[in-house]
Amino acid sequence: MSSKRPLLIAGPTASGKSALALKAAKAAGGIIINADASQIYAGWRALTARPSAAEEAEVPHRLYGHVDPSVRFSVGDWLRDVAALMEKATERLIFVGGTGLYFKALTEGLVEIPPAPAELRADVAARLADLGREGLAAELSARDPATAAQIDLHNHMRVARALEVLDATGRGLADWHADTPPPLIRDAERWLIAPDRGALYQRCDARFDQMIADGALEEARAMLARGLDPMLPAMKAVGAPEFFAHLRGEITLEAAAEQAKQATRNYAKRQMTWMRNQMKDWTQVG
RNA sequence: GCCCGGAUAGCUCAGUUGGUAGAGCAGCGGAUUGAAAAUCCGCGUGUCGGCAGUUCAAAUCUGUCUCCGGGCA
Repeated sequence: MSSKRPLLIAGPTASGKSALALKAAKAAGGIIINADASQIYAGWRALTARPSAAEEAEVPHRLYGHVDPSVRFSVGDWLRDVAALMEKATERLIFVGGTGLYFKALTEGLVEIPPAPAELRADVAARLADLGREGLAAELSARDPATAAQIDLHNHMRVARALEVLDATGRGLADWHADTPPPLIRDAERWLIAPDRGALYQRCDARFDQMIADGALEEARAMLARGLDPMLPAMKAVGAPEFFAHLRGEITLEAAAEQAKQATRNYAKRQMTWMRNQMKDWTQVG
């Protein structure tokens, strides 16, 4: 187990996190651990702006591209992978990424909740399609008022999740959350990159063109050829749906690029909102 | 030159029989406990192209001018 104080680096997409992490690792040693939900998946490198193979070879990189895109990976899966890594690692740990929820689970803890079987999840999904969002929310309110009071009932993903947990374990989500254990990491150096909005948007646009030059479209072609469920998280990476639409002949590459850039900017804004409000005590760098 | 369409929020457009305007997207703010690069919530005063007229009242009717499409010459 590593005895050195970990370093956490967060920042919106295209802010230069990966380069900063690499620099920090080379300067003071350590292994870099991915905290970015899409870079987890194999098959996405250019599209998710994951470090190049050469960069990943310079310093140990972990939890990058280690999950097959057919897998519905989750924060819990990520945290378990992190826990396993921490047991063995003796080097300093450097976490980099833009997924706020991952950092939250890492530093605030997450309860172990037994996974809901696929059939059960499919059943909840069917009920959602059947009853609609309001209908499903009404079901949750009736069966688990404590959880219903805590979550946004307009958000069907949260409602569905709450119902899945209830069906799978017979226990409400709010009840489970009350048993959240201490976090994996309590003390750490925390760096937050908070770039100027306008400049970041410009970088997002420029970087997308670079992604295409780096082969993102080819990655999308290979991914599409696998015929996976489009609702899978790996298939929802920013830019992927747009490229898929182009590959299916629905829109031009120019239109796909334009839409993907827009989606990237929207995503960057959401990340900045999270970071500004949830990472107030982090040290601003860059 | 003539005829027909357009001209309304940053963009695309709605605006019933005249009662000073509203959607989507963008933008901005916010939420965020196993799909989180996901999902969801909130925020809409803009010379209704200009000018003149009819009317108690015009984005809405009339005239005229400007610009943009298309057609005829």
